[in-house]
Amino acid sequence: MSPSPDPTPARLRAIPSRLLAQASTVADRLVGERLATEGARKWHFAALATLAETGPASQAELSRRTGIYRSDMVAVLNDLADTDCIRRTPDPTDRRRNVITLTPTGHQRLQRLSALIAEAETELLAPLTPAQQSELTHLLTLLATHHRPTHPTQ
Amino acid sequence: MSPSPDPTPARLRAIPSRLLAQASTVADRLVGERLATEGARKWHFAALATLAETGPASQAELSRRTGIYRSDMVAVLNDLADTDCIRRTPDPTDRRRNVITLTPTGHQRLQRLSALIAEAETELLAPLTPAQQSELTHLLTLLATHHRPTHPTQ
DNA sequence: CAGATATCAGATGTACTGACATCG
DNA sequence: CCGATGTCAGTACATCTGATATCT
Repeated sequence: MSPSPDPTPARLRAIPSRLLAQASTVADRLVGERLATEGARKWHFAALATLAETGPASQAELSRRTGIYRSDMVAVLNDLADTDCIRRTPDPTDRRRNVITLTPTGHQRLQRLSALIAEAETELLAPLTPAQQSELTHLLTLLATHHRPTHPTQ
Repeated sequence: MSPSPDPTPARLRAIPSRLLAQASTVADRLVGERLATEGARKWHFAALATLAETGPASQAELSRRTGIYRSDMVAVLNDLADTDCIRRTPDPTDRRRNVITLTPTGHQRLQRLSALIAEAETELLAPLTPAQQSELTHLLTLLATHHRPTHPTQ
């Protein structure tokens, strides 16, 4: 059985924006399927990882650091609070803010989600040699740093 | 004025699936904004380009070649037919099928959209050297060919 | 007063599913 | 009967846009 040929015309196949969309879709699926086994989404992981790395922060801070919109961050933090992964406490120095802190439960959950993400990334990059994997990461980083996310006022 | 630092934590920033999503979003924006000046979307371009390269085809064929779902292809072809870019004629050898053919108008439109896409790709890849650009395309192609799009029955 | 914060309500768009009549 | 085709209706999800009350 010959592995059915790619029906996509050559000129379409070579377009970088299409390749990026395709790779991104695959990556999202691999990550999403694994996180779903724990009832989590990538934003939950992003918020937990950010809290673990840069410490307690306000919701607006978390929003900037993760890239998720302020308005959507609310629901993510609601989920994480419901499962006792984070705590929302009012900031005594600025009564507009909540200070979000990672609980021990949240830290454990982060460990599990990290493992799932790592699995997904491994499967995603499996077709590449280790050298190619870091080269790809490098090139994508160059693109990401030069094209700044059009972060409006939100 | 120092160009405000990236607020994203390092560990998050290095995750390939996140980098892919970010790059893909940027690329989609660059392409989408330009196509919008002609009232077009990327699927219109994909359908036109496929017709130009592989000749007349049924809607299901186009669907497979472009990656767009059968159900969504209908609207795309409606748009293209309304602007006289394609023609739908019944296939005499198989009365289920429509044969989609590119009109001269459609060919001209493809030329314009191609130029817009090329502009967008140039801007997208501007941060990379020519060698890096082809390397990136190569690596993404490897990912795309090994992770086959989970094309269910549709 | 301008600006930031947390929150909520909803618009938009895209990927995707399911069903249906028609036909091979 | 099974499977493909063109079409339509509708779901699920993510991105994104206000607007509002509260606070600096």
